[in-house]
Amino acid sequence: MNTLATKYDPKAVESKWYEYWEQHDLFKSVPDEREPYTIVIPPPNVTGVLHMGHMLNNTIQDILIRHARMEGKNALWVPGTDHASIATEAKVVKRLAEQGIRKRDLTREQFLEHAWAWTHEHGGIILQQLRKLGASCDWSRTAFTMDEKRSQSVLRVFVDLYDKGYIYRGLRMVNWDPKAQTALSNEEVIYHDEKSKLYYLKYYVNGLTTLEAEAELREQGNVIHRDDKGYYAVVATTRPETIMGDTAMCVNPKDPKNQWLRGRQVIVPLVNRVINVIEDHYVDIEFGTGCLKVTPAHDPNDYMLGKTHNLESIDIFNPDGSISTESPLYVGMDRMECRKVIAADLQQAGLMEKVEDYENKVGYSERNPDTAVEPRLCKQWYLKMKHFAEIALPPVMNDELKFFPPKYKNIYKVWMEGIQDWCISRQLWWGHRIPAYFLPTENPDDEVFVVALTEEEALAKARQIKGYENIQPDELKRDENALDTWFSSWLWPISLFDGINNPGNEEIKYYYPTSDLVTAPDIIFFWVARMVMAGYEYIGEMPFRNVYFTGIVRDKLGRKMSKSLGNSPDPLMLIDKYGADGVRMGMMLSAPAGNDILFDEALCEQGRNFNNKIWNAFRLVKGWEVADIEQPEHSRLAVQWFHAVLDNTLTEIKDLFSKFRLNEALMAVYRLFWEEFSAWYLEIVKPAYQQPIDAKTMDATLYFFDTLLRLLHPFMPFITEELWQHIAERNDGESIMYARIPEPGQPDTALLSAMTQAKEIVGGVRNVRKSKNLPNREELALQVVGEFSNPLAPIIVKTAGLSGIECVDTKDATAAAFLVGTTEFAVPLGNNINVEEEIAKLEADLKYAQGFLATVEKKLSNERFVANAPEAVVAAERKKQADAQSKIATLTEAIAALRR
RNA sequence: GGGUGCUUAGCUCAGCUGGUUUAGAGCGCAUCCUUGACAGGGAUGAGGUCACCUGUUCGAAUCAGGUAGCACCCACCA
Repeated sequence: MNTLATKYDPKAVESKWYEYWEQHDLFKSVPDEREPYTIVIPPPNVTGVLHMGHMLNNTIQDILIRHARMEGKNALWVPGTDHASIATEAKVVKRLAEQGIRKRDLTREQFLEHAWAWTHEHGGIILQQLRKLGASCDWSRTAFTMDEKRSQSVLRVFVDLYDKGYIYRGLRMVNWDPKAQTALSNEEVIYHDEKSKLYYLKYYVNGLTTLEAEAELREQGNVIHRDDKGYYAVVATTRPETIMGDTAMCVNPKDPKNQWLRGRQVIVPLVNRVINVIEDHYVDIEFGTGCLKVTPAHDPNDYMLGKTHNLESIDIFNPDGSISTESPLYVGMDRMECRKVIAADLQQAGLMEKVEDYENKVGYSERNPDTAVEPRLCKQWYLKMKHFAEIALPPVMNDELKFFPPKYKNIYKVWMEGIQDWCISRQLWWGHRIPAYFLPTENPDDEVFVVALTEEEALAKARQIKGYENIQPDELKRDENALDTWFSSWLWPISLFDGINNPGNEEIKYYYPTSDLVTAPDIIFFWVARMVMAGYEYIGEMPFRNVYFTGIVRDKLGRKMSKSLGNSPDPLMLIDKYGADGVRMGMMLSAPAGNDILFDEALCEQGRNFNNKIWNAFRLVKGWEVADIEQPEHSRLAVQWFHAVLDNTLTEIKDLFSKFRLNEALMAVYRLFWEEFSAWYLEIVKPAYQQPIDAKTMDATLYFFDTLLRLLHPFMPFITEELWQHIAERNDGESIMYARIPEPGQPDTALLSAMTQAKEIVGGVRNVRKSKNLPNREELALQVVGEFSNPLAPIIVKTAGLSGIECVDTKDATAAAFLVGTTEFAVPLGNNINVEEEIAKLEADLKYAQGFLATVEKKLSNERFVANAPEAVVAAERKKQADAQSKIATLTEAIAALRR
């Protein structure tokens, strides 16, 4: 009869429909009179490939977009990619190295040519992969953070912020990435606990052969070291390789252990440089020996000490982390190598007192995770952040701009309140080149520069500076540095609608503020916080109304997915295996809002199985022939009941969507389809084998199926589109994408509770059937002891396989009994009954009921409960008591009857 | 060193402002079911002293305080 395969095959279906959607421009949005619903994609790295984090993130965005579209909103999802300055440049450098080309041998222009070639070669692969997932982005708007419009926006904003006085150049200790050879922002440093060593080094006191009153000094608490070479101080350090940069030793003036060192000089081991012992309260008396070596060029704290005490600064590192010619020793050696070698040399020379195991935090470069960040003194461009924190904090705290889950509000607040200026310059070529132009000066340490959008403007500005009235274009030297990638990303919700270059244009007015932002929490500071800042600064309004933070995708053991662990499945392989709909569902089933998600491939299998269930339900319905026959009573009731269920679930789903509880919304639809629709509704209305169905029931069933497909579509776009074409009338170019999800009506709660009771009765009968090993096809009689009325009785008769329901005063002596509520039901079994078994079963029920009654009566016998609890609560307890008593009576009677 | 969040069936999680029969779901598990949508399926069922302690209350998984474990964020202690 059915020509359709018993298994759903997503492969052909998915590519067919994606093409159809694209061909008919169904993802496209232009401003109109409808309410807009906008999402801007967190732009993935242009040369990246899809990983599980993207899958999760983009599945969620697509669900939200499709849902909004089906609510009748003008839904726009803008796609794009990020130039990912440091990451992409690193990849290009690596590829060039493989070809034997060194970056430093290339000019900026040559390097950029290679970078663009790489971008064009690999760029956009990830956007193709998103299509496989079903992402309904308006591809005609695909943007790139370094395309013409976005670049213009970035430069304009830089110039504007400079003119407003927010951007400045500063000489600071920055976080330096020796591999990428660039400065980083604080946020780009990731700290890890590390097992390292604490080296205790001997710094001999210069020219001290005899210490006067040594005994007395010891008496006062001084810790004095001495060996055959003389007196020495002990300094504890984790970084012995920096001793070549030592220019002082520091003690706390209040430290009783080190009083004897005050005002003296010590000799740096191996280096033999004589340095002063300085005093500062900064030094922790408790740590190590209380003696601190001071290396102003290589530690932020030492830098501060150097400033206050006017110390010399010796920079012993080259930008790549090797030892520079400023050092008397180890020139050219890598810093990590040098640490090992110098430790051995110190040991050898008898200059090492001891070595201890130690655990400390070491900062690593976010983009070069194996490279420890080196503090380095250099001049960089900074953005003052105080003003931006002031405009971006309140709207989040007062929930104008909502975070889901809200726990991120606090994290956001703490960061904003302790905000530091943002280092925005990077010593990279791949990125937006800083629009600053330096003018020639007498002294190379002096800086005179102008900031301007174009060279012409720069020249004009330069000529207004006293002494440069006649400066020529070729005398202007543009800054070589690029901007931090996030300096372009923070404009994304604005720049996508060209709101910087073309303020107040129709698109920015219509689509901004965007509706929801879906992103991972690890970029809350990098990106989310800064977009809020830019939004208020440039549009005067929030960039998005809600931020939904996804969790981190982990494997089912809770480990982060990583290449080295090999626990990260390839998303495209998964799609190939389970279909995009199955994978989307697998992602969503494991993604409770805000928690990390433990991804298990078995969930994709569950998703695939669900597709199959939908497919086969469709096969069933499609196989029915409609005939001009009367609608059976059970079908009429089933239709009524399913309307009520639908109203109920629609309300629930609407609420869940508003709270971003998408996995619960999906579970609600899942159960609606599988339990209520397939297991109950279809089983009730299903005609007998090869019998036709009446038109009324068929129409209702198709309507229900249509509605269910609509509810499922945001989660599983492909299979729903495939089936919708058969279920609903439609013309070419139309799509379920634009079908409306119905507004929920008021559910008929009386009918719903009647069905709940009906299901329990049916369950009771089936239980009897199973325990007595009665065949499913054999019709059974059902007796009800006493009064019984349930409007859905015909449904009970059909689904329990009954010959009828009969009210009796006394049930058959040989019947298997069960209770639903306080009513006793019985299935007469003739000789089939095992009296002992029946009694045992009823006694178990009785015991439960008695236990329950005891708890209720305990409550009711508590005078204070009766006196203090609200009347309704007391009444409810009385009802429970009465019900339990009646149950006990029924059970006692039933057991007695069996015993007779 | 500070801060935030979490701890409920074997697993992953719901349980909103205390009272919805002595706590729910999905998966998994057990038992039974071969023709008639679907074994990627159907039916039935077993599984929990709500991390621990002490309070508040007539009443606590739910509120408060504390303990333990886990996770994350922040911080310049060598």
